[in-house]
Amino acid sequence: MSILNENLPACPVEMTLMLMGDKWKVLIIRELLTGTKRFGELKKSLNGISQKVLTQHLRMMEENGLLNRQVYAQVPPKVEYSLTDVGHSLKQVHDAMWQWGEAYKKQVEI
Amino acid sequence: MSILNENLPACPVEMTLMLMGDKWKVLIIRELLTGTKRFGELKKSLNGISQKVLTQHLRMMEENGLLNRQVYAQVPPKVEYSLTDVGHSLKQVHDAMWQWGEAYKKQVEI
DNA sequence: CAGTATCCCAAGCGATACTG
DNA sequence: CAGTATCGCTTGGGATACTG
Repeated sequence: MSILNENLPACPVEMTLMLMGDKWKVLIIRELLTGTKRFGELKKSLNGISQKVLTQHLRMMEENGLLNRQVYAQVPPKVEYSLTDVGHSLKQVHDAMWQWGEAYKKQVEI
Repeated sequence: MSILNENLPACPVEMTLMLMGDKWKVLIIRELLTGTKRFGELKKSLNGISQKVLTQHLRMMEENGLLNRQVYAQVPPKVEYSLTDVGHSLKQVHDAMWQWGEAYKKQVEI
C-alpha cells in the first residue's frame, strides 16, 4: 500500500504517532472532518502554518492514505482535499483529544 | 493552577496538543498507564530517548499537572513517576490512538 | 491559486562531562 | 541513580522569489 510496509512499529500507538503524531496533522484532520476544503482555505484556518509546511504535510498524508487530493484542470487552479475513510476514522482520536482538552480547560479556569 | 492560564487556545484540541502533542509525551503516558515507574525504567522503555529530553518532558508534564514526581531520600537516589488523575484521563486519547493504529496496520499488512 | 525552489536561521537534540 | 551543564550540529521551518 505505501512505503510504510517496512519497519512498522510493533506498538499501535507508535504506528498512529508516525502518521499523525504532529500538531499540524491533527489540525488538518480537524479541518477536513467538517468537509472538503481547498488549499487556501486550509491555510487560512490553520493559523500560522506556512505554505511549505502545509504542502509537505498534505503530501505525506496523501501518501499514507489519509486524504484525497483532487485537482481541477482550471486556470487558476483549484485543488481540493478530503479525508479518505481511513482518514475519517481518525475522528475517534480527534474527539478524544477534544473532550480531554475541554475537561482540562475547565480545571485550569477555576 | 499553572503558567498556562494565559493564552489558552480556544480549541480544545489545540489545548490537548499543547500538553501532549508530542511523540514522547504520548509514549510517556503509555508507559505510566501501566503503573508507577522509575526514571531509569522509563528511559529504557522509551527506546531512543535521551536523558536530557526525557527530563525536559517529565518536568513539563509535572508542571502541567499530568504526573507526580516522588523523590526518595536515598543514596543512590530513587525517583518515581506516576500519573495524576488528569494524566490518567489521557487514557481515552491513548486508547483511541491504539485502536486506530491497530486498524491501520491490518489495512497495510494486506 | 497552488504550488516549487532556494536560502538561511534558530530551536531542539545528541553527546559528553560532571555532581548531589 | 537521576539528574544538571555545556557545546556543537542537524534539521525543521520561515521568508522570499518564481511558475504552470
